[in-house]
Amino acid sequence: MDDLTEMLKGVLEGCVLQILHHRESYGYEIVKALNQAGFESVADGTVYPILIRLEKKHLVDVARVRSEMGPPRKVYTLNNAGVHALTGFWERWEFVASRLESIKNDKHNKEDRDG
Amino acid sequence: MDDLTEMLKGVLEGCVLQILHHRESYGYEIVKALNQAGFESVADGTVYPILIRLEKKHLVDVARVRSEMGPPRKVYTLNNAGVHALTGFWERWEFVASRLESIKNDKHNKEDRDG
DNA sequence: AGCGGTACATGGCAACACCTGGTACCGAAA
DNA sequence: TTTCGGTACCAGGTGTTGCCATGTACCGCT
Repeated sequence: MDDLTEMLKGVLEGCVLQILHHRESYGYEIVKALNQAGFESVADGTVYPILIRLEKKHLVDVARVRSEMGPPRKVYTLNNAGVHALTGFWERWEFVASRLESIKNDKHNKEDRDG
Repeated sequence: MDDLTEMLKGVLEGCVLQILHHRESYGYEIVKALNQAGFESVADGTVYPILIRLEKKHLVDVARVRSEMGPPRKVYTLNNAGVHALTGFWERWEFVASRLESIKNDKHNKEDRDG
């Protein structure tokens, strides 16, 4: 698949929100979840800034958790504001997606302006 | 509707491509077409740079056409490369949209990793 | 001459995904 | 002990993009 960079703008953050709504998680695992979900090109250098952003916006709660398999993890949990933001994200997504679909189907009458 | 800015990144250009595939057009008219298609917040300052970009990428042909209703128009026509780009755009869109839908439905089994 | 609608262009801004490189913890192998 | 690889996180800089404000210019009407 070609470069999805621009089309992922504003979308990846929503994906992370949704993943965290599914269950609490941490950066490294989220990257793999995204890759597994079909976004194979998404690297860790993309996800960590998103998590920092979510934290700054107070959409997630954070906890340091010791791990058996390496350094401690930063486990993120979606809070109420996060759930609210997730709802808004899906509303925006459906808004854009529906307009895109109607533009794609392109049945919008050109007679409107001509006659 | 909230701010769609980020979600429109990489999408508006495709919309313009599709509008031009529908029929040749010019900036001022394209802005109104987008507004009419539901993207009411899109201003002319957004569309003209897109058209310049399309021209630089050689996806459109341009012709100056005198108008009865004001200054001359720059009428853009989608060429073969443009049609090709449009196809690629819709492929990327459907790719992203399908992944988004499956993330949204969220039925992806969490048992996969646990055991 | 002045006004408003049509039509295009530019310059600066903010947000985002991406890339590179770096830090650090840990267990196993050398 | 040192080295290696896997886990886990972070920071800095880059390029693309949409947005806003502003400016220019053509034209018909008053």
